This record gives sequence, structure tokens and C-alpha cells, in this order.
Amino acid sequence: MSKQQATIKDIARKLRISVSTVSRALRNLHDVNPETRKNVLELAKQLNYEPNYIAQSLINKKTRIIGVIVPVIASSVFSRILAGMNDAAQKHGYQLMICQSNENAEHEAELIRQLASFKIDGLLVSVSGQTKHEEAFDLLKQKEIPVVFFDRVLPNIEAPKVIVDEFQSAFTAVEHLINCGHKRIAHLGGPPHLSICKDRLNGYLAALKKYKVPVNKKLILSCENFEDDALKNIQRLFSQKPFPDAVFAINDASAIILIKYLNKKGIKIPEEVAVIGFNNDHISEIIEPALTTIMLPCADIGHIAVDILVRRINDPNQLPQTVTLHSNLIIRDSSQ
Amino acid sequence: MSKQQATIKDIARKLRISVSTVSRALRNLHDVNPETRKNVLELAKQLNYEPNYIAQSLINKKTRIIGVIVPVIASSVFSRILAGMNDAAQKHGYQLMICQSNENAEHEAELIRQLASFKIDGLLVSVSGQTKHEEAFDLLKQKEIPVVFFDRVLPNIEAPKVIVDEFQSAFTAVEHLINCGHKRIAHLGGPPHLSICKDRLNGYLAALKKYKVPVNKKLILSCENFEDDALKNIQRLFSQKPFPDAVFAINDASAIILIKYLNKKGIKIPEEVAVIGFNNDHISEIIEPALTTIMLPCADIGHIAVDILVRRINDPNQLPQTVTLHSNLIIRDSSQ
DNA sequence: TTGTATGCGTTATCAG
DNA sequence: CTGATAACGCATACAA
Repeated sequence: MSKQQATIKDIARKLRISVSTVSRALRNLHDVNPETRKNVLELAKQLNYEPNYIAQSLINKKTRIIGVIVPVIASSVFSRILAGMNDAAQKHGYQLMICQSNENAEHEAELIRQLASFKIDGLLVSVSGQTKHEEAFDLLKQKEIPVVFFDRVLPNIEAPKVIVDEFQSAFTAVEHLINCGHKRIAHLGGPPHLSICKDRLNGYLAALKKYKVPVNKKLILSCENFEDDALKNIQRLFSQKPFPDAVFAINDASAIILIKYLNKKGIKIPEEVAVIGFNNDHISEIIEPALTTIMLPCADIGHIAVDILVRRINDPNQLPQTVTLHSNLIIRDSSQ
Repeated sequence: MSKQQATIKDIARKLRISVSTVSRALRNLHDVNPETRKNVLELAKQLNYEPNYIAQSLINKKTRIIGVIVPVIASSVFSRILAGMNDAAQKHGYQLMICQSNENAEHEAELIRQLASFKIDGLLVSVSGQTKHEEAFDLLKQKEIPVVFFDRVLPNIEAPKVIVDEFQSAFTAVEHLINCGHKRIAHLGGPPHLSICKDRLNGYLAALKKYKVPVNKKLILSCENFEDDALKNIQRLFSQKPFPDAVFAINDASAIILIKYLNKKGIKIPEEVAVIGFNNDHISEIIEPALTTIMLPCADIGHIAVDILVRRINDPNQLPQTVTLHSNLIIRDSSQ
């Protein structure tokens, strides 16, 4: 923190008026002599005065800081969501305090405590892949810090959520595979306790059911750490006979690992195995064959989450709403 | 900010002791009765007491907040650097206030003012592609807020910097192309006033000079907005005859656009045109042909920038140092 | 070992 | 229209 910073006291002393008058003049309150105000504003400018948000926060009980916890910062989805949040927060006059949990539930809980100590006005959270309980979030309720969950949410927590219609997205993806004539469709899933993963699995199952494609449990795999576990699950999947003739992967990163695996094995995509991903990472349009995938509205997720949180900060009695955004199926060469 | 939060006053009242004793007990200072401390800590836990950083900041004149300004959050390089910064900041007990300038110099200046009002303890900046003056940073000097520049820095500013040896990186890249037998080597550059772009251009020129390859100005292009301008420059480049037989691109994103252009035109890589990128984006190992590129130590940049800044926060008299990190040439199929 | 008083920079409530 | 004073939550010199 700077030491040479001018305060309203300095202005008051030099102008031989009281600090309260200075405070009023600076904030353009009604009951202050135009001349006095002029003098104050001039001196303030000259001294390069800037209000101390910290001191204001102590009184207002508002910091204009929004905390954000994401599992990882360096991911295409989360970095795009964060960018959207940043722009939206700017519009509302808030700053973001961004942290990553590194997919670690304990660290996530610690971050919540830290951010609470910073007296953030509200928190935006996308839970780690390892977060199974909602205990960690009780602290926020108790401290009356409004929270909005986004993207990865806990199913049983009562709070506003901004999510993508994962069920419908997965359904659409698998329906597309079925329409392309595939029957033995595998699902390379994610951590099963995460709602996004559950929902995608259910969308997958619903599509199979609708089109009367029998469910084969051997074709349903869970990667506890997303793409980090993908390869070993892929190997297991393709050690079976007969092969699946299509794979719906939990994300593009896993799908790409699969494509490289199939390319290496000389298995033709999409003729022998069709592949569909999730996220529309930049890579997906570049890989050979280009990856059919689901495009998420990342920037919108960020904007809307911030908008809802700000509304909640200003009116804590808002009922928790869940905003469900739609995704787009992007059909490329890996599926047809 | 929460309203129901317990304060040291509450603890003091309930325990019928003074706030100063509570304050001391909570911070484990020496001169406090073990029994008293035990009572305080117990009640604190029971009331779910957490110190109010805001109030502490007002006294300590330290917020334990580090501001960060990057041109864009959703980029592979910057998001990885931010992730590194986050982990390093956590270790030092700081939180990050992250903003993006969206490559806009005016917005960057505005962000500096905003962060200054938040009384950040220090600032980490990677300048926007449009930042030509250093005026905006004078405010920080005046307010004695330490700054560390990273990755994209202004050449003439006296401040600590954490950069990659861009000259050497580019030299190595072009030397590699020359060693592969290429003679008409083009450079698809970035905004020319950015130091990283100047340095890469100079590295390119130095390599040509060392190996007595004649410089052809028609083969040197500048993309004012990096990959956003790449395509039109690529088209200009390949409207010339004879073609360049190799291209050193300013980043992987531009190199990928080039590869797709060449693939579409049926120009063989690397036989007819070799391509080399910069950044080692995830894509570079996935595209066909896999892209030879320069790998930046992103996480290290983040860690080291934070370390230096924290050192400077604690001792403002530190001389400004420039830490230059080395990159690695990753040779893949696009060059040989 | 503990309590009192004061202050950090600002705003709010009064009284004048 | 202006000023004195208390308060926000905490830390600290000093006194006890």
C-alpha cells in the first residue's frame, strides 16, 4: 500500500475546513457550497488524491470484490469463462479475486476461508472434481456471502446456478451418433459425482433408450480425473471385442487423446469408430479428422453468473434461480 | 460483506476481557496467559471468528492483494502464467486481483487506476499490444506501488522484468530452419512496437546474418494484432514468387493458420514450406503435421514474477532486476 | 499479563 | 452549508 497517498485529512488541513466537508464535496453531495467544492476538487486533483477503498469498505461493508474459484485457470473452458466474468464485473464496478483449487477439495475449502476473510461481496464457484460434500460452503451461508455456482455445480445445494443443459447436450450428441448409424456407442465419462458428468451420462442413456439401442455397461467408463485418466480407460475400452463403433467423450481433451490413439492403431475415424467431444476447444477444429463436438457458451456463462451474483449482492432475498444455457452441436469429420 | 460476522469485540465482551487481549491471543503473541488464550481461541472457533483483513489492511497498510493485468485471460500462454502466479501467490499468502486489458491501452490505464484505489500491494503487468507509452505506469511510481513486468514488457521502462530470451529463442528457431537447408525464410511477425516482437525479429535477422542468408524485406511481415491479422499477411506472402521455403511465425496460433492455409493449397509441409511456431500451445503437437515450436516456461514466469514482486514489496529499495528465462526448441514434423 | 487510549481513512449523525 | 464526533474492526504504545 502506498504511503505518500493524500487523504481527505490533508485536503481539509490545507483548505482549513473539516474532513466532513471534504468528504461531502468529493462525493458531490447536495449540501455543499459550490465554491468550497471547487476548491476541494482542485486540490484533490493537484494532490492526486484517490479515495481509499479499504477505508470505505470498512464503513460500507462492501468491498466491491467478487471471489472466483475454478478448478484450474489454464483450461480453455475456464479461462474463457473467467474472461467473460472479468468483462462483466468491470461493467458492474467490481474486481475479481481469482483462485484455482487445482481440483483439490481441501484446497477449495481453504480458499473459501481465505476469500471470506477478504470480505468479498460474493463468490462464484465451479467446484473441483473431488468435491463431494457441500460442507465447505456452509461457511458462506453463515457469513451471508452470496454464492453463485457455475458450470460444475453440486446437485443438492440450494443456490443460484448457471449451467449448461448437459443432459440435452449429451442427448443431442449421442442422438447424432445414432443418426449416423452407430449402435455400439461408448461413453468416456468424467468423475461420476460431478453433476455435469451425471447429466451427460443420463443424456447418453436417454438417447440410447429413445432409439432403443441396448445399454452395455462395459461401454461406460468413468475417468476420475478427466483426461488424465483417459488413456488407460481408452486402452481398456479397446481391449474388448467387438470394438465400440462410436465414442462420446466427456471433453475434447479426452476425445483428442482417443483420436490420437485410434490414428496410431490405424483404426479409421469415423468409418470404424466415430468420435464426439465436448467443449469446442480450439484444437477440435484443427485435429485430423476435425472433431465433432459440443460448443459451450463460455463467455455467456461468465456474464450471467456475474449478473446474478451482483443482483443477489444488492438484494439478498432473491430466490435462488438456475439459469440453463444451451449448447451447440458442431458437426465435423470425426462423426460422419 | 457479511453482517453476522463475529469480531474481537464480541469475543472480548463474552469473555469479559479487553479487545487488546483478544487481539494478542488470536495472534499468538508472547505475553498472554495460556489459559486466557485457550479461552479466546475456543470461543473464536465456536463463533466461527475470522479476522477482518480489511480492518487489518487499514492499519498495516498492506492488503496482501497483488494486481495482475494481462492483455487477455483466455490465451494458452497467459492462462498458464496466471495459474503459475496463483500458486506462487498462495504460497506467499497473497491473493490475485486479475484483470484483462483486452489489448486496449486506455483500458489498461483505467485498470491501473482502479487497482491503485484497491490499494494493491504490488502489480504484475504484461502490456497490451497497443501500449506505446509508459505514462500510465507513472501513477504507480508516484504511489510507490511496486510493479513487475512479465512476458510483454516496455523496453524503456526502469522496472523489474521477467521475460523470455526472445532474441535467442528466435535465433535458435531460425538457425534450425537454416540447418534444415532453408534459404528463403519468411517471418510472420507481431506488433512491431512490442519488445517481444522486436526481439524475435532481431533474433531472426541475426541468424540470417550469421549464416550469410540474404535478408529479403518482402519476407518480413508484421501482424498488428497477432493471429487476427495473420491470414491477410499470409495471403500477401504467398502471392509472391518465388514462395518462401520456410516461415517463422510469431506464435503457434499464426503458424496453425498458416499450416491450414498451406494444407488447403496443397503445399507440402515441410518439403515445400517448413513452418515453425512459438509458444508450444497444446495444439502444436496435435496438428498435422505436428508443429515445430518454441516452448515457453509459463509457470516459471508466473512463479518468478510473483517472487520478485513480493521481495520488492518487502524491500522497496531492491534494484530492478531483469530475469531472462530460456525457452526450448521442440522439433516436430513441420520443419524436417 | 492485561487494560486503556489512540489511530488507520472514511462516512454518518448530529448540532450549529 | 459546515464542523465536531463517533464509528467501522483491528493493532499497538503505554500504563497498570
